[in-house]
Amino acid sequence: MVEKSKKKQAYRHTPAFILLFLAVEDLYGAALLNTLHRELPYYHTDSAVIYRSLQELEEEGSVSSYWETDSSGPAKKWYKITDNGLKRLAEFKDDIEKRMKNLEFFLNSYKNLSIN
Amino acid sequence: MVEKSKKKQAYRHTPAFILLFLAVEDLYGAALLNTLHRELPYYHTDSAVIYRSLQELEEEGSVSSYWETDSSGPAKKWYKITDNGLKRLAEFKDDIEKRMKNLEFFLNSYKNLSIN
DNA sequence: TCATATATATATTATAAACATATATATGTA
DNA sequence: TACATATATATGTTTATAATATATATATGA
Repeated sequence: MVEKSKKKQAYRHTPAFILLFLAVEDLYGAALLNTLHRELPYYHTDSAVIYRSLQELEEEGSVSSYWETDSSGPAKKWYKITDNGLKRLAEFKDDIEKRMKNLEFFLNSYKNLSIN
Repeated sequence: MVEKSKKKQAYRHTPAFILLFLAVEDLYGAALLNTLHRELPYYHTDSAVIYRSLQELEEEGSVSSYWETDSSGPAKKWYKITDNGLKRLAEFKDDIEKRMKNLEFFLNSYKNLSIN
């Protein structure tokens, strides 16, 4: 059988959530991690994923960064979303809507199983 | 900062969808693939993932299998969900509900962004 | 001075899926 | 009979994403 051509889907959308929060306000890595933990208690991520994702987003031009060195403690690297980042965010939104449909299908089907 | 202990989450839930369809009726690999394509047009998967997932599910005891050799064409390996598979399916359901909450949060937040 | 909190970063491993290909059985047809 | 085609199962390799572990550095307060 000839299988249809497929377009890859993102899995866990870490960069999608990063861009979402950066669309509201500039944040630095550690603050972003706190925000993720506060707003998404079920989304288990850690600092390594955040910092690496931020680097990748900067390489592709979806975010820009600037250092804050005059505050107390170690320097903070603040990130700002770019126009390209807003486009990426919209693409993630489309992907997430599709994913939602699949998961809704699962939950509806599960609910209707005769085993319950 | 001390990061909370985390419990891993599944990503794309291929085995969850396999178990869901097997909870309705016995299926063989190729039929399962057709069902996935028909019911979940946005879920791009391929035969390799299906056959490999079925093997893993059988190894862990979530499904059992039997051959049908008397029909036309190549032999079909039918799969049947086990009691253990039903338990796994319930666990996937809990995981998927959590995932849905995260994606709902994303879509709600995106809708409320001032950029729109 | 030394523990602690904060912040960024990277190396390594594990997990999940995608991509490519191989093997085999029937059926229709040239 | 030979050969193309559809169907079905299977596996080797690569890519994508996240998890785990650890390293480095800056302040602050006891």
